[in-house]
Amino acid sequence: MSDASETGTARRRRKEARPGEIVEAARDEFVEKGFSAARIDGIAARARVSKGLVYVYFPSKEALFEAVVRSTVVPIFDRAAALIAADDRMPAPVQLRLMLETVYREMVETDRRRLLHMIIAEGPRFPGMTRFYHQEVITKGRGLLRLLIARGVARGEFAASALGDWPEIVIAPALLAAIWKLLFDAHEPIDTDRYMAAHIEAMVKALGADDGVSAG
Amino acid sequence: MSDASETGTARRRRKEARPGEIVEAARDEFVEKGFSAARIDGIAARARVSKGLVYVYFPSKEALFEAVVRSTVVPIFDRAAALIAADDRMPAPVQLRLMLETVYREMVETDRRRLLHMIIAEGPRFPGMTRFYHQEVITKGRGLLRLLIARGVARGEFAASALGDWPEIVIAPALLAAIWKLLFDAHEPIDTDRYMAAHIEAMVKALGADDGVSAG
Amino acid sequence: MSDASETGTARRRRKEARPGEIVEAARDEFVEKGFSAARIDGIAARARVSKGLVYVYFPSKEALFEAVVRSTVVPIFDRAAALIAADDRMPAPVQLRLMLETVYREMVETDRRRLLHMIIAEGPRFPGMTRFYHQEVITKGRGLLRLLIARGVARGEFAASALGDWPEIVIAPALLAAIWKLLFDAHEPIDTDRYMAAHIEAMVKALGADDGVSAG
Amino acid sequence: MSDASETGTARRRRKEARPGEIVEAARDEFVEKGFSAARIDGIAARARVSKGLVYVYFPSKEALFEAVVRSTVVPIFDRAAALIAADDRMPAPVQLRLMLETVYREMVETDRRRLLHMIIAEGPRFPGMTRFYHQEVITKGRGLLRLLIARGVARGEFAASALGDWPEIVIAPALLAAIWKLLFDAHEPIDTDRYMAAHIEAMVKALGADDGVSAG
DNA sequence: AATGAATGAGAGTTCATTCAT
DNA sequence: GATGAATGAACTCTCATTCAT
Repeated sequence: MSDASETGTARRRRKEARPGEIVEAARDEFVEKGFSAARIDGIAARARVSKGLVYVYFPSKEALFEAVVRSTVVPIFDRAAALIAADDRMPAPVQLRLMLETVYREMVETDRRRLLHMIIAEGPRFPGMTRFYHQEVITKGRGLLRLLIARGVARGEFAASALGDWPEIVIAPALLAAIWKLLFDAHEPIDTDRYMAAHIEAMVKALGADDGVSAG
Repeated sequence: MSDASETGTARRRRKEARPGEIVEAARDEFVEKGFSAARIDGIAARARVSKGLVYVYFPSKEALFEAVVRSTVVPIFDRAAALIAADDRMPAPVQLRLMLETVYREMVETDRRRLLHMIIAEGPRFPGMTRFYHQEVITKGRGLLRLLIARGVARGEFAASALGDWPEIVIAPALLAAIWKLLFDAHEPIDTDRYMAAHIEAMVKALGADDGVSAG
Repeated sequence: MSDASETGTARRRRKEARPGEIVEAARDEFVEKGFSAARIDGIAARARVSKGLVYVYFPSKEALFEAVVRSTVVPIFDRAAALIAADDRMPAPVQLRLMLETVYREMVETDRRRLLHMIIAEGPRFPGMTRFYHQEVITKGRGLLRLLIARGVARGEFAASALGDWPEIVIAPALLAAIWKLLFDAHEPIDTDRYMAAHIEAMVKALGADDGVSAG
Repeated sequence: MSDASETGTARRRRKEARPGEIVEAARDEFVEKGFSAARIDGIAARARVSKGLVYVYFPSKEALFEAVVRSTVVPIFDRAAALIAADDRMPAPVQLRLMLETVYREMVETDRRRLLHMIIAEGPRFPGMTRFYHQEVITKGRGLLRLLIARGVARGEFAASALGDWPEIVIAPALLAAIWKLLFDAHEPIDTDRYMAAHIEAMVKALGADDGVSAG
């Protein structure tokens, strides 16, 4: 009788966990094989689940891919955003350094760069996913950087410049590093730390207040 | 009768031109569709040749793709390299500006960015091609930029900095622009000219001698 | 506490009604989608019941389909049969007219024609159902029409003819109209009233006594 | 040299025959299994051809089905049409008799009735095919019958009646016979000849001139 | 050399059916 | 009795590659 209300508890718990399990399996498969080469069979096998069940939770391979992107990229991003947005007493150049270091740590030096690679590689074929990524990640990221730069400018720590309008220029070298690692690391590995240092140094200088010369 | 010999000649001439024609057709198809969506049928049709003949010259779709990359990227690059390397009396910042403008004109604003995209997208699956690309394009390109920067430093036009070791940082924003155009242009088109101006301005400042001369 | 017993009662009542509810839901789904496109999921949802429960009462989709046919066709038919069989003082031509009008009203102009369509469409795959349908509907229907015609002949209202042996010939145009509506109504809608009138007029004449009385 | 022009002759001959071979195989499979149950694999096997080749000639299962209908129904129909339309000296009732006999011989008593059944059964799901069938078969058929009836009326062999507007009523019993054979023949076989005789007799009477009574 | 008909190994997706709870 | 998560067998359609001519 009271069975009724508890019926299927174990199963239900499992059901709740399933989408996550499948997404994880999919992430592995996608990262290893790329979108087209990834097989639903492979994903199901990794999740120790039948192929059909994948379709119970995700209507298509593409939807599954979007779920992977969502679940991987967004939390990282949100965390970083919170961190930066919160502390506004830190000098802007230090904040910038911190932010770029986070990007390198989380997106260049992890396997997650393979996901970034997939978004670039498969993006043109998946407008829905691209739109989502643009809205959720790119736009937010730019907003954050813009905020950071504007704050620095307001405080006289940075000079006003077109970089405030195009903050992606500030990030670009990290993107290149991620791609480099995927394509050329076998032939010429990159020393990420030194590369990153050079990148940060350059950007701080590019943004830098003009020592009072032109600002005077 | 003399038809026969003429036909023969035409045939021979054509025969010799065949591989090149096929590669050109393949380039078009690849650029338009991307690697997996490109179809051998489509390439053969573009080259006005039978599907079977493609396989006479190239053992597989992948080999054909490598041939496309090889034949396309190198000449463009060599031309640019020659131009820049030749003129060493121009001030380094101007040369840099020229070089970056060329990159934008040739790789960001042309359809060729789709090829760049494909190299990035498919690179991991084509180690041979990637190695080749690294040797022929990346390494040479970096050498060129290094030379340009070193020259500027020697003349006091640029400050000595880690950018001399990592010249790809200077290029990175152009790469990002190319990718942006492919992924996000529908959602948020980029004003390439202003973006490029911001990019160049930032890099010139990042490289600049610390006396404020280069900023003039 | 008294909740428990009430729930119990409600449950039991519901339990007994279940098969009927499921059959009704199935009828709707089948009529709307056709046999193969109908989904057990859809039927369960319409009956506000779990998919599994459907299988408690019906061992397969096909069995469910047979139950639908059984439960739908027989009552309609029996009602019509009773009506016609009862009144034997009405002139035969008038009875015929009445009967055919009923057929049009109940089977051609209703959504039930979709069920008729399904019986025709899926019949070959369901010998059991077909036998049942033949026995319960066709045979009875023919018997009724035969009776009506024989009565008319006996009274001199109809001429004796082979139509008494093949009364389905008299019905056939209505079947055609039903099928037409399902297949061609989008391309060329049928004016059922005028079609029916033509049909009845033709049959009355075909059956008519040869003295011209019945045509009046 | 001259080889070139004759190259692939045997193959080409085969290629020309292939669509026809495949359509025949498809007809067999469709007739035996019905549309949904028919499998491309089965068709390919019957045609002793690979599955892929079927798709070289027909873009989809549906298109293949349409080709079957086209190739089966249209020629029969055209032949019948030509016959009837040509000879206009024969009395209209005789022509009618001839036409209906042809319908029975070609569509009721042959396996082709299975095709008719399929059109009815699958029609609602294939609007394209239905439209085609309506245009090519139904409309032409009605036109023919109308012509025949109108001619009879003009000559005083038939009375003017609504059947001239709805000639499908005249055909309907043949349709019913075809369906009957498919559904109920196992349970109660039909004596087609006597059924047909009754049908024709009834229709001739229904169309018949009113013995000079009303025509006078 | 050149053709293009033919192959065949999958891939994603759908659902009737089962069964642990 | 009732649930609904899970299964897995099919099925259509695609396309790089082969090979008889």
